[in-house]
Amino acid sequence: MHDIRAIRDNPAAFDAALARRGLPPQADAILERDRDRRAKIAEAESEAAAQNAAAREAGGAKAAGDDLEFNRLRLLSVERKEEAARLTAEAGAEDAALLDLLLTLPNIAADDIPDGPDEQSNRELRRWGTPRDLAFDPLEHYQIAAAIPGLDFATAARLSGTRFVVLRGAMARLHRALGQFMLDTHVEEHGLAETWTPVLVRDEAMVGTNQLPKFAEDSYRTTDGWWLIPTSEVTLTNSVAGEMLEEAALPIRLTAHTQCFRSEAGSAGKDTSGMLRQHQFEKVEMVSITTPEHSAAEHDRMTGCAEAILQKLGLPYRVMLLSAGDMGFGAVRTHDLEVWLPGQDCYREISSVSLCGDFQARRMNARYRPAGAKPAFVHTLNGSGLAVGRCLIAVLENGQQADGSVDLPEALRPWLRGATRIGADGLLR
RNA sequence: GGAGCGGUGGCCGAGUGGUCGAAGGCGCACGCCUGGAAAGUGUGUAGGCGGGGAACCGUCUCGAGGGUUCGAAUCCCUCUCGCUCCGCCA
Repeated sequence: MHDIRAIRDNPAAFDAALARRGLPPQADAILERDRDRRAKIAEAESEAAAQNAAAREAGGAKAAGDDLEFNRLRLLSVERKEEAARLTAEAGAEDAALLDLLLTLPNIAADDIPDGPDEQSNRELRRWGTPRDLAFDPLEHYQIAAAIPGLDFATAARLSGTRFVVLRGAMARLHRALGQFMLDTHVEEHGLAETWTPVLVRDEAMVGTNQLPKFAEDSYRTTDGWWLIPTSEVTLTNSVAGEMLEEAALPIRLTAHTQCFRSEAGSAGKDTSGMLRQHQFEKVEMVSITTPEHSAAEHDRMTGCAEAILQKLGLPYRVMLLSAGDMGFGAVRTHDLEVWLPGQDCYREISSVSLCGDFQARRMNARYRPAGAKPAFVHTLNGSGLAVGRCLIAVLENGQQADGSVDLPEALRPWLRGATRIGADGLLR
């Protein structure tokens, strides 16, 4: 959420920032609303002041035993109170209307973000690894002999419908190994604090990390009113909601391995084959809570943590700096990690690491106390480290052999009881 | 699901109708003391919103919302969250 004062101070800059996001100017409308709101507040407050004064004087008259004066002032106070209550309600409505509007506006892209409306304008920052030079036509993951017995889309469809999968045998085991490997690596090598969280949350949490109010249709809601988290960014980041943190406690670095649930409302017909895009998937998430001074460096650090996973797995990837138009709603700057998928002959997103500045902290009211200064909003960052299902796909496609078997990354051996490959029969070896 | 008890500032904790945004303690900041530190000691120290260059002023906030009252942290109602016991249960 934006600081209304920043918009007041420089409305033109605000509109220019919105334009980079592909949005029409809104500063005029916002500031008009802000003016109405402030006028109404001033009115309500002066009426409240008058009422308070009358009440005080009435109390004084009563204490002095002047019943006549007490009665006069008492009635005056009652009168004032009704008017004050009416004005206060109006001011509250103005306040709420402005808040509703501000909650639907995206964050502002950092200056160094490339302009552009979509992914065409993303900038490649670097590549790591070289795609294998294959002597055969690579298959997509669900076509590989070693994977086929373990990817049961038919049963999943019977249970739940499209965009679900049942994993069996080696696929289930490999999937579990990948999640554990990622979590252990972040905890033991990157110093993130292992966390386990609910996957059902209240409205407030979804507002804090900007799923609500604008993107309600992307998530699922239970009949009890809980939301299923689309990512543990929601629970990890909101774990500091409403807090006043000590500066010495920062940065807070968290990681969690959770189920994620997404309606994929806007992706009908996209990625319908295989398990690239599912309603329910696993992700190991990273979240950092930092001070404004350290957040930019933290962003690079977090990107590095995600890259380390791909490097350990030997999966070629590239790092993209997203353009202003392609970034998520809450981001100031986003790095996407795209892993090479030989079966699709392209790089596909496997991680997204975003710096959100104080955008979410304002929504959550998450602050810290800089030494000897007034409280300030923290900066929040989140990143996938990584999407487990997509990583499974990448391991399968990059490790596939001409005979239908799959060679597995060396790094996974400790989580696979020493297995190094999956035979064309679908069994771990 | 039933019963009971709670929610006060960065933290702990007093406060049952008036000058209470709130005693005391801790923490923190600054000063004194010290060669330096600790200890000791003095002073200060909630946040949001609105106005103001600032000093400061106003207003709101003692879980949330409503009510009673001239006046509510304090009384009443509703909700919410937490804790304890019982029941059920992976």
